[in-house]
This record gives sequence, C-alpha cells and structure tokens, in this order.
Amino acid sequence: MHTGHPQSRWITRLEAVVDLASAAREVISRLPVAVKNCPADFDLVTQGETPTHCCLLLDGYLYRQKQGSDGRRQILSFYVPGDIPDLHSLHLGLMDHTLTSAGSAVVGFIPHEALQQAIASSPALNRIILREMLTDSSIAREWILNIGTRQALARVAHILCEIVVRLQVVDLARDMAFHWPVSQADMADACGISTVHANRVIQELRARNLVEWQGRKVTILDWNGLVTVADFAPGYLHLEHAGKRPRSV
Amino acid sequence: MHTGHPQSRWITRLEAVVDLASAAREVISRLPVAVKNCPADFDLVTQGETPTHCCLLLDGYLYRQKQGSDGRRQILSFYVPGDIPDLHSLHLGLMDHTLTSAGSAVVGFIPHEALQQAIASSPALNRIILREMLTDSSIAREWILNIGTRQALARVAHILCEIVVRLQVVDLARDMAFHWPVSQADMADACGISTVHANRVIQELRARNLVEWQGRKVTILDWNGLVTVADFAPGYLHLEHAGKRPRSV
DNA sequence: CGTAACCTTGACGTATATCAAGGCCAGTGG
DNA sequence: CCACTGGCCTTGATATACGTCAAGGTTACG
Repeated sequence: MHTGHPQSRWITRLEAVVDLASAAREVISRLPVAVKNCPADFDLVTQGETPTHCCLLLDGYLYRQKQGSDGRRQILSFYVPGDIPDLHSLHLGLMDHTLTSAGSAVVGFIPHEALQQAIASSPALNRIILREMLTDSSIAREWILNIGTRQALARVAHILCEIVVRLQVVDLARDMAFHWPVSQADMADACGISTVHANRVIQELRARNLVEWQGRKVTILDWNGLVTVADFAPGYLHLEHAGKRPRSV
Repeated sequence: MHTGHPQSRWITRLEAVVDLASAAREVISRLPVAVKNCPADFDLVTQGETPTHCCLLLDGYLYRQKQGSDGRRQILSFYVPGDIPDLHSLHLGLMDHTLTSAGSAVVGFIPHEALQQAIASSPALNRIILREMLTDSSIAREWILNIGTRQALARVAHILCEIVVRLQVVDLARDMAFHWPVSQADMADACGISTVHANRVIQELRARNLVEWQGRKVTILDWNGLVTVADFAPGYLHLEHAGKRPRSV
C-alpha cells in the first residue's frame, strides 16, 4: 500500500496547508517513525490512557469515538493519510476519547520525546503543529454545527464533502472517487442518526444522482449538487494557503 | 463589577488547572490588558475577521456561534470568567466563527504581539496556553457527543453541569447558584433543539426538582440527580491537576 | 458452501419541530 | 401613575423527521 519514506505523506499534506520551509522538512524527515499495520476496527489509543507516542496515519482511515454511559457511540471525526490525530496527547495526558482504525490502516508511531525535541529545535515545526491541532478543533466545531442544525441528508452529505476535500489534499480522491471502508452504521454514529435512517439517507443521495456508493467505494457524481445539499463551505478546514480546491465534475 | 488586576481572574483559573510557576505568574501579570465593557449580545470577533488581539473574559459570559447558510444558528461553547476563547487566533488567521457576549460582560484585550513575546520568553506559559487551547477542543468533542447522542433533557442538563463546574473553578457558583443571562432561545441553539422544546425541557428539570431557574439566576437543587440525567463525567474538562470538584448539595 | 457482517425494506412509535396565540414582566413615555 | 411596548416565557394543537423493531436479502470471505 504505502511505500517510501513514512513521513512523506505528512509532508505532502503540510505543503498543501502551510509554506513548508526546507529546514522544517529536514527536521520532519529525521523523526523516528515506527511503521505498523493495523487490522480493521483496531483501537490505537483508548479513552483514559496516557499515550507516549503520536500516530501519523500513512494509509487508510482512522476515527475518533467517544461513548456515553448508555453505550451510544459518537464518532467525532475521521482522519485521512497525512493526519496526526493525537497531537494533543503531547500536552494533555489523559485521552478523553478513543482512536480507532476504519478498515485496515498503516500507522507510523512517533515517540513524544522525539517530537518534543523536534518542536523545540524548529520554530517552524512548532507553528505547523499548532496549526494542525487548531485546525482539528475547527473541524470539531463544524461537526457540532453539522449535527446540531442540519437534517440527516445534509449531515451525511457534509461529511462526504469534507472527506473528499481532505483526500484531495493528499491526492487520494482522483476523479472524485475514493476508497471508503466506513460502514453505514459508522456513518450513522458520526451523524448522530440511526443505522436504518443512515441507510435511507444514503439511498436518497443515490436516487438524486449525487453519489455512487457501492461496497467500499464512493464516487461523487455531482459535486456542486452535493455541496448545495450539504451546505458545505470549506473555510473551516483552513486550507487557504494551498489554494487547493476540489475540482468540479 | 470586576475590580483589581485584570489578569488575576485568569491566574485564579490557571491555578486550578495547572501548577503555576511563579515565573509564569510574573509574565502573565505583566501582560498589557485593555479592559472594556461590552453590552449584551455584542460581537467581539466576527466570522471571517483576522483578529490582532485575544480576549480575556473578566466578568460575564461569552459564547461562540456559527451559522449555516439557512440562517440556523448553533452555539458551540460558552465561556466563563478567566477563559480566553480566541487563543487559536494566534495561529489561525481567519476566524471560522463569531464570539459574542451573553449578557453584558467585561473583557480584557491582549495584543497578539505581547502574548507571543510572553510565550516565547516563558516555556511554562507556552505549555499553559497549549493546555488551554486543547482543553477547549476537548470540550468541543464532548459537545458533539452531547448533541449527537443524548435526548434534549440530558443535553440541557449536561450544559448546566459543565457551566457549574467551570464556574466553581473561579468561585462563581457558591451554593450551586449562579447568574445565567442566557435565554432559553440561546440554550436551544446550544443544544440543537427548538426554543419551544427547550422551554418544555427546562420545565421538566424544574418539575423534577433538579434546578431552579428564575429570570437570570439558576440554582442546582440536586447535583447528583442532574449529573445522572446529564450523563455528566467531568474528565473532559481536564481539571485533574486541581482536584477541585463540585460540592454535592 | 456456509456463515457472518452488512445492507435493505416495511410497519409502527415517538421525540421533537412548527405554528399560533396568549401571558408576564421590565422599561419607556406621556 | 398608567398605558404601551418589546422581549421573553408559556401553552396547546398539529405535523414530521427520525427511531425502533423485526425480517429478509446481499455480499464477502474462509
């Protein structure tokens, strides 16, 4: 699946978001990264733990989840290759949620210590990491808006829009098609709706010729239509630096 | 309303959350703070702006809000005295949401430049600020769980629990009573429910003798009962350092 | 070829939205 | 001091998006 230098995916992503000084690129590529293959539905970090490393996602998808005491699960965000979903563990000891793989994934583990040192030695890297953490929290805010104000159809559409744009940054959604090993039940938990309703909503998206969704492959058939249904505005992703935008179909 | 050194409120709060080195306390108390009174419903920072200062809330409440294109408003979080809701503006230029006062408030403006310098000169302050930003994003994640998985009654109860705990950190909720200038319509927009339903839910909380809510004053009558209804677990607030916990009634 | 995970469908129930009206209170102007 | 006003809360009637239950169908995989 993923070949070559493990941090190259992260660098690709960063170059789309920030002006990556070659010095910072140096520092990043010298980080020790232990690559590991994860099976599907594997918990990389669990709520209540105190991690000692960060996870750089190299291939596949991860998601954050959190459960209330009644057992209902909420998915809090998805991650695409190039993301480091648990940067916050550098500063907040206890994990307040669980990080899980959606489908099988390839993850690079970077020890906190090494990352801390790299950050201390490179103000540019420090700024980059801050931006990454803050963008993550901006995405969480949009997720609140999504669940709090939009109907189920728009919620599902919105998540699809977000994923496509984020995948395009790392060039994983050519022709608006992408691998998506996330079940309808997972989508339901991400949107705060029931599995049955998620299914009906997805069928509606298909019926409107907005998306094709077969097995684990999703294709956006009508980007503008989907954006309209989703009420999607990509500003919250803070990609302004790159100017990379999804291509219309 | 608020008297004395403007940053003393922040220091009070920080002492409840981190082990505040006296050096950091020094740095903080030397920050230039321009104090300003805000009327109710005043937008301190608006979506799309590029702020040049941060807002230290000294008295009253602020909240973040964001609107979809259909005009439906979502409140993303509330802030209590001692909070700095827009620390992220130090690193993300464009505001992706609006910051508004709930009731009249007293705010101290700190120029980005001064704050950046202080952070650069004090690694302790740097860690503190990071913790503050990351706690904010942990709160956002719990907000997602709240809206995504819980029924309206629990949603409202949960927000009340969170506010009480956060107020107690700065000693503003003695005897489980606090000033709460947030209308039922605002609560509705915070919970992702309609105003009418918010009203009915609040009446239900009253009927169960969990809270008293008259005008702009809220009193928790049965903390344990409210926590149960809300499915509230304060870990996500990351107050572990203080050991400050709400007193039961 | 069997089994389990996942998707799909229908019938029915309910939490919550919407609409519309009325009530209460605080502040304002005469 | 009283009528007036606007904001907020309250209430009832009705509508609907979505949940739940239960069963059957499909697909992937060993």
